[in-house]
Amino acid sequence: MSEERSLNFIEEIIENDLNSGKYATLITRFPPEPNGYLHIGHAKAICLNFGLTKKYGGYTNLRFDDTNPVTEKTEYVNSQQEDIKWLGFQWKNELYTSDYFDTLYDYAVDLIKKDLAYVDHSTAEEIAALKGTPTEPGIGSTYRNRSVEENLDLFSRMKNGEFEDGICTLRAKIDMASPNMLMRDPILYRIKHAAHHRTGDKWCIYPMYDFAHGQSDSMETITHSICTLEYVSHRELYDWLIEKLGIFPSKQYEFARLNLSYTVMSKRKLLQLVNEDFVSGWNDPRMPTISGLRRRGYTPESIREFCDRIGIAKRENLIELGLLEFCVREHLNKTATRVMAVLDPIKLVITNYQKDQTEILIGENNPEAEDKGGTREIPFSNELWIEREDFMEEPAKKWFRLAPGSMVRLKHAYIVKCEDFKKDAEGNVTEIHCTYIPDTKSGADTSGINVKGTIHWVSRQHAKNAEIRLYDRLFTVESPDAEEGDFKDYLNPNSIEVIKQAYIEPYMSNASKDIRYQFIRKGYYCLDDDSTPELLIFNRTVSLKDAWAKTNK
RNA sequence: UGCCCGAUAGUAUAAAGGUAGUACAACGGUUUUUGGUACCGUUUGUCUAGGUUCGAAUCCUGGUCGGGCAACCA
Repeated sequence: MSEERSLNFIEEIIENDLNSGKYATLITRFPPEPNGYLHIGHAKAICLNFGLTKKYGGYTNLRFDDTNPVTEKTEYVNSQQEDIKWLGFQWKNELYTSDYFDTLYDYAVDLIKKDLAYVDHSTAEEIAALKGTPTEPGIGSTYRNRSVEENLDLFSRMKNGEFEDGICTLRAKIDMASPNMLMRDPILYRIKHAAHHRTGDKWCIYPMYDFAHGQSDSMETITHSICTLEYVSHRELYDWLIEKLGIFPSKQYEFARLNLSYTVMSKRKLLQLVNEDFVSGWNDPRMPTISGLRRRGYTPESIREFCDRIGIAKRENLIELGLLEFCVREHLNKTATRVMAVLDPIKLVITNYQKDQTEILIGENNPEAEDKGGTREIPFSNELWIEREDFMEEPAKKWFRLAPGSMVRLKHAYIVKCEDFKKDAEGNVTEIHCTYIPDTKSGADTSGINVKGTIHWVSRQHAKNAEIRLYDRLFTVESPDAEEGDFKDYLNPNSIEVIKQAYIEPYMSNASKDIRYQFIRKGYYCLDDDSTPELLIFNRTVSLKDAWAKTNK
C-alpha cells in the first residue's frame, strides 16, 4: 500500500478505540429492512461497514431489520443477499431482528417493571395531539401513571392477542417536554395482527425500530453501529434504552447518505417507479438499484471504487453522476473485450476490392491488457456497414473522418479513400463508394500514408444482427426531489432508446454475459438478460468519452 | 419562535493552531491504427463579522445559509 489515503471521521474513531484498547475486535453490521431492493446508496453503507472490518479485522453481520411485517418480504431478503455478495462482501452471521423478538419482549417487561414503560390506550390521533410540537412541550397521556402491575398485565394481554390493532401501544416513560421529540414517550410496541415473513403468526405485537435496533446491536456486541444522518436524533433514545436496560453499550455514529445527480434514492420513490410501470422492474438498467446497475453492465469493482472515492463525511452532498461513469469506464477500459458494432448503418462499397473475396483480418481483443486479450478473426469484404455519423458530405473544420475525397483507416484493415456517394430522393446519403489502398493493410502498412481518422465497420455479408438498448439518465434535472411538484414530472422521456437493427461482428455470436465489451469508438456494452442465441440484445453501460462531440458543440 | 447536524474550487473530500492538498469535471497540450486510453500542464476554494494567538480552514462568540426532528415507517 503505497498510496496514503487520509482517514474519514469514522476510521479515526475506530483507530482511537482500537488503539486505546476500548475494543479488541471491531464488529459492524449492515441492517437493511427487507422492503425493497438495495440501491447505490446502500452500496455506500455496505462498502463502509464491510470495508471497515476488512481493513481493521473483526467482522460484519448482515441483519435484516424486519420489525414491520406488512411491508417486508422474503423476495427482498433474497435479492438483498444476492446484491451484497455480488458486490464482493461476505457477512459473518446472517441474522434477523425477528430472531430477537423473545428477548425484546423480555426487555420491554423489564422496562415496565422499572416503571419506565406503560401501556397507553390513546389513539394515534390523541398521541399525536399530546406530543406537542418542536417548539411546544407535549402533555402526558392519562394512561401514563398506570401501575406496574396493570402495565404488566395489559402488555401480556397485548401479546396474547386480546386487543385489536391500534387499541393500545407500549410507550417508554421518558420526558414529554424533551426538546427531542423522540424522547417524548416514544412508542415501543404496537399491535399488528399480520403474518410475519419469518415468525408467521407467532406474534401480534411488533417492536418499533427504536426499540429493536439498539438492542439488536447490543446483543451482537456491535462496537460501531453506523447509520445515516436522519438517525442523529435517535441516538439519545438509543443510548437511553441501552443504559436503562443495562446491556452492552453499542455506539451509534452517523454519516451523510449518498445523493446522486439525475436520480432518486428513496426506496419509496423507486417502488413507485416500479409499481406504476415507469421502469420495467427493480432491475431496470436505468434504476440506481444494485440489480439495475448490474444488468446495465456495471461491475462490482467499479461500484466499490466509486464508494471509495465519494468519501464519508457528515455534510449533505450531491455526487455527480459523472463520477460513477468515470469509475465504470476506468474499470471497463482495462477489462473489456474490443469488438466492432455499427449502430446506425450506412453502406460502404469498396469499388476496387474483388466482389466475392473475403479476407480474414486479425484484431487484438484488448490493447490495454498485458497479453492484448488475445486476438480474434474479423472477416473483410467489398461491402461494409459503417456508422452514418462517420461520413460528412460537407466536412466541418477539423473533421478527419470520411468525406468526399478524404481518406480514413478502417480499423484493423485498410485505408480507404472516398470517391463518391449516393443519395435518395429526400437527400439522405444511402451509399458511399471508396477505393482501398492495398499496401496499407493493418500491421503491414508499407505505404507511408498517414491518416488522422480511424473508423469501425462490419462486413455486410458476415454481420450479425443485434438489438441495442441505449440508456440515458432517468431524470432531466439534477435533483428531482428538490424540484417543485411531483418527482415523476421530471422523468426523462428519452431515458431509453432501442436500436432494432444494429450490426455486429460475427465473433459476437459467442458473446457471453460474463464478458464486458467495448464497441470500439462507441462505448461499453453487455449482453442483456433478455438476449437469446437468435436475437442478441446488448445494453449500453456507458458511452466512451467523445471529445469530438464536445468540440463540435 | 425550540432542539440537533452541517458549511473548504463546479462536485466531492483532505489538512488534528504552522506552505490550503487530492480526485472527478472544465480548459490547453503530448502520444495514439479507438477524436478512447495514457501522460503533462492550467483555471477555480476556506459562508460572514468579530475575538484569542507570533500565526486560525482549524479554537471562542454572534450572524447567515443548508439539512433533520411533531409515522402505531425504518
